[in-house]
Amino acid sequence: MSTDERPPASDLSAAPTRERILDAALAVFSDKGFHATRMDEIVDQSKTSKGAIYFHFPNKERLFLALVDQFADLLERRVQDAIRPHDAGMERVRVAIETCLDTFSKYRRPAKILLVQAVGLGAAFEDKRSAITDRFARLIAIYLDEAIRLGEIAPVDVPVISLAWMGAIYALVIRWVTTGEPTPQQIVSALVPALLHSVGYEKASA
Amino acid sequence: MSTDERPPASDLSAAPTRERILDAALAVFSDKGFHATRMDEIVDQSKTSKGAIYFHFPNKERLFLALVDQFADLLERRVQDAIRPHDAGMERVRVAIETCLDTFSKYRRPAKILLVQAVGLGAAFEDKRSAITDRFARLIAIYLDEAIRLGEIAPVDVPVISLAWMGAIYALVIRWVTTGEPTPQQIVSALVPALLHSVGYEKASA
DNA sequence: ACTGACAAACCGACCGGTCAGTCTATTTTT
DNA sequence: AAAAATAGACTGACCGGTCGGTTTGTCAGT
Repeated sequence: MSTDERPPASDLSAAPTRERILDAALAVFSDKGFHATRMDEIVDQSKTSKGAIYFHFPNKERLFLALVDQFADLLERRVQDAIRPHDAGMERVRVAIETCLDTFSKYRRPAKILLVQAVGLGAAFEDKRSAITDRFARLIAIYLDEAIRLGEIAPVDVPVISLAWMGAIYALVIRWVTTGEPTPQQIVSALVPALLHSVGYEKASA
Repeated sequence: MSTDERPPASDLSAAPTRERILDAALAVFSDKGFHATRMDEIVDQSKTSKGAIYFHFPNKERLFLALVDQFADLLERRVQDAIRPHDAGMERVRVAIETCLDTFSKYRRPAKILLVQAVGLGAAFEDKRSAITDRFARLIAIYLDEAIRLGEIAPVDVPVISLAWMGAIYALVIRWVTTGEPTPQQIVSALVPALLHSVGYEKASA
């Protein structure tokens, strides 16, 4: 009530504590991985304190997962938004892949956390990770099924193909995130046609 | 020198200590991952002792890497052996993929260590991992290049494609290793044709 | 009697997490 | 409107369990 105004103040250094923590955690976790990251490093980098972190997050694991969730939500939102204006079928499949790659390339560090640092951390993490991968695999599966129904492509083993696609995308992104080597540009122009070809869709690229 | 004879004695329980240690380490590491594995668990499982382990391996990391190396060597050997009798070109590509999948399916736990538990452990491990992946990606790349030269398929971005294939294979194997869900049978019959199609090779399966 | 192969008790650095307390903002009391 | 009380956000010294790794000891084989 009264004159309540809150401009979100989206700058870097004078941000609200919670943001600063997430920001620092993103940097350190993505760089060193979960286990090699010391909470004290996040304290230093965020210019806050141990207490502040444990005030906002119950423990190290949850802080890490908060980052994963944050990015997964962003990714899903972007893909959904990008797909909406397009017609059902292979066009949507193509847009989904491209948006996925585009998002990874625009959010390098979150991508690294999701694709690299969150692997092999045990059941709790793996569940979340596979849930995220599944969401996208299933998203692709839906439109792939649609394309089959529309006769744009011949029937294929959709669950296997969609998972394979995720794997292919991940592998390239991981490589890029780690070494910077095949540019997102290159990846898209080589991978998208290949994926579409893999299910017998011939209208690929220029 | 002298009468040196070493029958490998490949049974389970009364095996030489070093084997027992590797065996136990394989079981525990593949199940719990690197960090969650306690050296004492390996001691128990192997029915040896802390001293025995540190007599044969300098530290936890090296013990883990010994398992990775062991499997990487096995994998490479099997693929090379399988390829040899076949003609150059796409036939070799196909055999390489099939052998790779077959080996993963026959060595579930080593596969899990290589593909899951060795990820996100920092530079030292990641180097080894990417080196192994690269060996196979390059192996595929060689025969893919050959197939292009022979005119069996049209030119493609070979480094990207071979990495994408590895990613696709890995993703499926990881899923199977983790959940047991798409059977190796299913994987091969759906994935191999898809991969071959992805580069425009039309002679796929029956 | 010496060495290699192993057993197992022991050590101590490390690091997530805690907690008593401070500082500022807001509300309540007088 | 000043003082007092309450609450929320944050600080940082400190604790204590854990777990790789070390050390000392044993014993068979030569």
